[in-house]
Amino acid sequence: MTDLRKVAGAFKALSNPNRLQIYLEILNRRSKQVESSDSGCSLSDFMAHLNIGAPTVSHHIKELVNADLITVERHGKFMTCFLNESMRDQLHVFFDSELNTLSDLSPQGLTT
Amino acid sequence: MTDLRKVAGAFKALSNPNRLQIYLEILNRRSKQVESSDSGCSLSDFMAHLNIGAPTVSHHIKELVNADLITVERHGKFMTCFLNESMRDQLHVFFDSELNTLSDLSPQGLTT
DNA sequence: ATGATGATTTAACAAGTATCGAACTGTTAT
DNA sequence: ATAACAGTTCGATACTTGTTAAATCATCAT
Repeated sequence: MTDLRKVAGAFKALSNPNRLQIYLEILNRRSKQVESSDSGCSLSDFMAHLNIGAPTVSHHIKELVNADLITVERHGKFMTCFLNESMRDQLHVFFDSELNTLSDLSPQGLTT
Repeated sequence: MTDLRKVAGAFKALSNPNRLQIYLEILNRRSKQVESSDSGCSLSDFMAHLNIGAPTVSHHIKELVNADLITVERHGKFMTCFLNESMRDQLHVFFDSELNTLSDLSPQGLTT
């Protein structure tokens, strides 16, 4: 019972290259509870890979959170981003080849 | 070997509610070679469901084509839109829960 | 040929977006 | 308490986008 507005919002969030890259870095590091050398999921980690300033990264993270694609935890000075697996599942279902009808997707469609 | 720029472009195309709806109508009618009463996949068919003018619909269709999400055939006065199943598959793979690493996605990432 | 109809192009505009620098908040370390 | 650091908020600005009305193109029927 996927909500179409939510799906559209997720696509909007992922349509920006920098935001997509942030999403992919979070995806890339999920369920790897490694305390190791490689970069983590804080704002400064993303900034290091992305030729844009901290305010912009902060803004992008907020948009990913608003689109329910990720969640954020604050731990002292730092933040950590986590993937929202349930949203990822919904998007996976959206592109399932079995899925054939609008009604499979949502009871109310895109109505505001 | 999914190309990230292509994926980002597809998300951009699907991020607009009206465009998403057009995509869904095309999806909804694929492999239903019904000559029946229900609406088809021409510009005017979409327009009938969408409170926007023909120029806008035309523009949206062009964007869906540019994003490789659909294809278009002209038959006399009319056009017909078809789903690009291969692109749909790529997007399905993108959200596959098995997919864990950036390198699974693309060899070159988002580099312009 | 003429008219009607489906679709496209063009120019314009309002609204939204990505980005930045500067100022600010909060936390850790000295 | 003060400095340093991670992140946020605020304006401002350049750019993109969704939409429209008007004009145009293309095809079919008469």
